[in-house]
Amino acid sequence: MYNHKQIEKKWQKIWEEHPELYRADDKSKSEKKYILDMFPYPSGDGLHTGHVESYTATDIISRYSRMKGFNVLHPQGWDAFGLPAENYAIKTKIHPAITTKKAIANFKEQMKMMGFSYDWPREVNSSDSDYYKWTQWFFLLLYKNGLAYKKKGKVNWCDSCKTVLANEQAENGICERCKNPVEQKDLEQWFFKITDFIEDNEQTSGLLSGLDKVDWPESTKMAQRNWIGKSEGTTIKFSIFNFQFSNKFKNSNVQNYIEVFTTRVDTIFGCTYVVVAPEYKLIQELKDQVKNWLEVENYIEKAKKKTDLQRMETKEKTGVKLEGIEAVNPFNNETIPVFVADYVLGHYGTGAVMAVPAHDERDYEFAKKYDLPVKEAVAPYLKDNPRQDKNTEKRNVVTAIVKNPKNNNYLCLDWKTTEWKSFPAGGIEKDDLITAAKREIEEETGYKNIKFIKQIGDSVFAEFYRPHKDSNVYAHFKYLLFELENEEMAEVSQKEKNQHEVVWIEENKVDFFINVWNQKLIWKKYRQGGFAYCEDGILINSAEYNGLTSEQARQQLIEWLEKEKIGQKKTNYKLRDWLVSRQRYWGAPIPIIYCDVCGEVPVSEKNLPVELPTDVDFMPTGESPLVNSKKFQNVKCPKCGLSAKREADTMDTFVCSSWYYLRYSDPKNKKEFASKKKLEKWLPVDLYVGGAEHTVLHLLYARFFTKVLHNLGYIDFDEPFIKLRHQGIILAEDGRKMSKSFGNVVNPDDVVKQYGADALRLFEMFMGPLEDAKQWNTKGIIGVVRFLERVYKLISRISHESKINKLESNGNELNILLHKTIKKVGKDIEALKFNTAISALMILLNEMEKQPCKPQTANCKFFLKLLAPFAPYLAEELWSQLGNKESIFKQSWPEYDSELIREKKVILVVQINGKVRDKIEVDADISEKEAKEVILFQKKIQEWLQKKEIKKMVFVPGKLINIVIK
RNA sequence: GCGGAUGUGGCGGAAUUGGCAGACGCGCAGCGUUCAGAACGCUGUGGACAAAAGUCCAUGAGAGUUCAAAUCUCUUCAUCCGCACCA
Repeated sequence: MYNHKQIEKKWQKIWEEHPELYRADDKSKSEKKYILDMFPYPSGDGLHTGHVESYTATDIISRYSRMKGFNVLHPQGWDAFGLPAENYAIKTKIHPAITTKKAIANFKEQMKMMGFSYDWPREVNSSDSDYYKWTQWFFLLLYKNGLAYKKKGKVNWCDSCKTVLANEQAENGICERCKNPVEQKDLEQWFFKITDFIEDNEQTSGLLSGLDKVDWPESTKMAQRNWIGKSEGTTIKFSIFNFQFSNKFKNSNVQNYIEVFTTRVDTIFGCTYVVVAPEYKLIQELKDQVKNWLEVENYIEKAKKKTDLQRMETKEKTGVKLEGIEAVNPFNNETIPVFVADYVLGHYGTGAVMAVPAHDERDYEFAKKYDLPVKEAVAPYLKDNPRQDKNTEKRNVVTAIVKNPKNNNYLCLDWKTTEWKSFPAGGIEKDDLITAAKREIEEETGYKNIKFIKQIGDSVFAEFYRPHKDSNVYAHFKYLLFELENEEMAEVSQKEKNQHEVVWIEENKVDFFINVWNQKLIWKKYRQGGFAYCEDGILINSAEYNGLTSEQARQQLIEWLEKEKIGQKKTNYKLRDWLVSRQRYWGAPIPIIYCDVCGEVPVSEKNLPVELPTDVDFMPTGESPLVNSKKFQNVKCPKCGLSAKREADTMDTFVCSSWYYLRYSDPKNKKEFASKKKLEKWLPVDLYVGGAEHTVLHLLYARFFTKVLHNLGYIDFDEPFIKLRHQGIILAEDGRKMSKSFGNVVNPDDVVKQYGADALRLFEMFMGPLEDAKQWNTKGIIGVVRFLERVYKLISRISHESKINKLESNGNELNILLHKTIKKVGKDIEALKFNTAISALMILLNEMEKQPCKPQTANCKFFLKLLAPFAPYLAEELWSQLGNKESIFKQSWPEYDSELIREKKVILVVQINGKVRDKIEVDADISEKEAKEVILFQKKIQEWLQKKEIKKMVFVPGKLINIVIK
């Protein structure tokens, strides 16, 4: 009987004694493959099912690649510094070094239990001084190259964690760790200049364009691009009316303009006011001119007090007009009012915007509230609409036929005049109306095949485009119902309304209703009176720029601005520099010393590491805990020798995890973070697998580090992870997230105890594609358990029964299937499609069991090799039962015989009008002519073809033939 | 709101250069084995009609392109994820 406990225990021990099985060979000449898991944070809870999923995936690929002859680097380590460990320590009053050590031991134990083939001698631990020495070294490297700097400014402060946070860790104004709202504090902090690497430089591809050359999930690339938030636009100076550009002020220190940033200069003629953020410095300068200064000051004070969260909570736009101040639109010299409002962000762009209520929803809302004019400047232009499809020209007419339920009259929309005609009940049929309308339209326009695209109950609708009355702009109407005269609208059930987004329009407003792909939004705004279309179009009401497309207009407008020196092209980014200081204990100390005389002095490289003291009270106070250690803090200045103080903040843990993948190539190196030779040998990472929660933070930071090192000549690649995949989340059986509070956590230990590690590995891989979210199903595991048991039964039978294999002869068909499976499993592993690889193995096993005679040992050996990456324990055990002395993982992956698996005979599918009517076996390479002859003699086909005229026959070699009949 | 992804039997999921929809597994049903159960083995298993052969319907919904659509295009709905007053 298959005893997983015994087998797994046995091989765990043997593998432990032979670490060379999984060793990455620094000297080997074979092609390298670096397969990496995101190193885990060792929590006290141990491995969870998600870890098992991604680690099994990389383990399968590692084992497979080794058998394929690659020199595989598959290491593991510990992201040991960080807030969770420290918070746990605070709670339990046990030092984080102790709890972390314990957790690591537990993790390692569990990983060995799962049979993961890590190269343990390369293990790294980010909280070891051997490791963080180099984290500090990187800090100094950045510092020396002007990429680490200290700056006072508004930073995110979490009062619960008592530390500052990076923007990335304080999304939506909430602390990523403890979910408390984040405050803004003015503090002096260390930053890394990540913004220097957004765009390409001479040596290195930027964070943006680098994404184009890596094989990553599209969603992850998008998230990064989004986070970087590049937008190209222009700045424009709006002179202040009271300070109109004049020689008098040219040399004055007072700024006499408001500079705004916009991506839509083309809408400038629709600009009816200007808004500045409360933080906008110029306001203070204008103090004397603003008549309602008290009110303005009051508003600014209030806005400053709000946290980001509060700002977002109140969706209603508020603001105050700066009385006595007016700005001038440089294009038409109109004077427009200036507001201060907190819907404009101080830290983005120039902190001021030109407001175009007709084309910007936020401006529109504000304009409505404060009763400001709405002026359109852009009308939609059909030709420029990227979503226009190739049939648009044929469909530029609409009509609607609607039944009035009260009197059963039909209303027919005259497509030319958009007037409604009423047809009395019974006098005419709906179908006749449709036909008549179609004919009329066809005759008038010359367009054939007018199609009515929608029918709801008795109402019929079509699409059309017709010229706007003031311009050549085409409007697109869709699913329209017109309300007219006293005829009541045809009744459309609520459900249908929801389904089809029926838009109700009054006839006399039709001409205002220009365009629209998203008519719901636009129409609502029209009802309120003025908001229009926001995408690119053609300019209207824009003086000499009328008629230009947005694209052309932007170009010309910017040219003019640059010529007049009142504006220029500009690119803005949302990404800001990376704030790395943390007022916490459990992290790598920042290697800087402050001297009263020399100021900021970096610790010299030879004095690294700056050891984290162990005798510190780590309870958070808001001040860095390291301040408490006099021994740590009081030092001599490296420059002048006078007494000085160490920086007491530690580094963000993401700094530690930004370079760990480099260290694995040379983990014991005392002189460098890794030798150039070894970096060249092993990096970049060929496959990186880990959770999707790291799409922005870790992956962006790691890329930044790589780019810095590349730029400074340390490494020869500028993207660290060539191929990246995320494992999908495994949900609990109840469909919710696994969580201690729900009590629905599946513990891998329990599953292994009951079914074995092989079963758990196999099951998690069989559940579905690696990247999909999956729901745990306890019943499902029985399927793979049965599979393993049947494998054991089948193969152990050979070794236990007689050794006479002479008479055994498995059919050629089985042999073909075996070779097909070799091909399929290999291909699937490479494509990370483990679920279908396993199913191929199941199919092969089913066939082997069906054979009348005992399976051939040779076939079993093939089978075991294919199974080995998935279920290493069972495969190794049966392999040795077959009398093999050397580990199965030292064997090479079987080759398939491509001649053998070439199909000689195929089932040709015979379709008639696209429906399968017959299948016949023919030679794989049958010619079209032969095939046609053969199938026409088939009885079934003849029956189908009786007296019918064959219009056409389509032949797909080796697959199918489709007969088209009348 | 913007961006991304997904939608196929009772369930997990196969099939993506357009070419037999539902591989493999779970579950369920019947039979065998058994004193009985468990386990195991065999058979069946998308829906409708039919004794059967078979026919028709079916990949969230609606249209389109095509000899042929789960797959391509458009529209629409739902769910999940990311970003979100970024001008």
